[in-house]
Amino acid sequence: MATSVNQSLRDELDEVVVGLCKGLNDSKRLLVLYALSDGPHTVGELCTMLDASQSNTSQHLSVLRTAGLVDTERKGNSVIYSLRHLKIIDAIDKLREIMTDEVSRKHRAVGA
Amino acid sequence: MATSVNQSLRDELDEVVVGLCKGLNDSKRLLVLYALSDGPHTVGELCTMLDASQSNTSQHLSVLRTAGLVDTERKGNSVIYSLRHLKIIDAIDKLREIMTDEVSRKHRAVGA
DNA sequence: TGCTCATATTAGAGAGTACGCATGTGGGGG
DNA sequence: CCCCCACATGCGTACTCTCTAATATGAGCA
Repeated sequence: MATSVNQSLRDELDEVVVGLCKGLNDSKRLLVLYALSDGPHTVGELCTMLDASQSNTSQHLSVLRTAGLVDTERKGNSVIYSLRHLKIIDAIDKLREIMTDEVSRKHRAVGA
Repeated sequence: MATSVNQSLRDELDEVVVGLCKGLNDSKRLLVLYALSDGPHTVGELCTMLDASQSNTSQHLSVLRTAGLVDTERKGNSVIYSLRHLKIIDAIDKLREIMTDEVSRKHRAVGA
C-alpha cells in the first residue's frame, strides 16, 4: 500500500527547503523581510530595525540573497536591499494565520 | 527614520519561527506533510514513504507534533498521524510557487 | 504473566548555523 | 593620493540539528 514517494516531488521539496525554508528559519530574517515589504532599505537601517550588529545583519542578508529572496542595488556609498518576491509575505502571513488558529485552538481546549 | 521594530511583531515572528518554520525546515518533514494531506497514515507507512528508518521517522514526527502541525490517534497497536492544519499545505504551495517564479526568472536572465 | 509488534526516546557522532571580532573591499570627499 | 564611510567576508566558538544504534514504553495476545 504505502509506497516510497515520487522522486520529483522529493527533489522539488528539497529545493524549497534549501532555497527558501532555510531563509525563513530565523526570526531576524523574517523581520528583515517584513521591513522590506514596506519598501527598500539600506543595511544600516536594517541594523537599527533588528537591533543587531552590522556584521550579523550583513550575514543574515547574505543568507537571504543566496536564497533569492532579496535584491540589492548600490547607491553611492550604501547598498539598498529590496524584496524580490512579494509573495513571500503572503506565505509568512499564511504561517501567522496558522499560528493564530493554533493559539485559539489551545484556548478552546483549556476552556472545554 | 529607521527605528527598532515593534516588539510585538518581533515576538510573534519568534513564535512563528520556533513553532512552524522549524517544522518546515527539512524536506522529509515537508514530505510527511504532503503524505498526510492525502489522509491519515501510520508511522510504518510514513517510514516507507520517506525511505527512512523507524527511529528517524519517529523523530521527525516528534518535531511536527511539537510544532502543532500534526495530530495523533492510537488505533490498536499503531499510531495514526493526521494533518492538523490544512492551511500548511497552502503555505508550502505558496513557497513552491515562489520557487517556480525564481527558476523562470533565472532562465530569463540566462536567455537575455 | 510473558511475548511480540509498533512506536517513542535516549545517547553520541558529525554537520550545519548564529554570533562577535577582526579584517577586507569599494565608492566618495578632502 | 589618502582617508572615511558603508558594507562584506573570514575565523573561532558555542549552539543546534539530523542521523544511527541501542533501549524503553505500551497495547494486544497466548
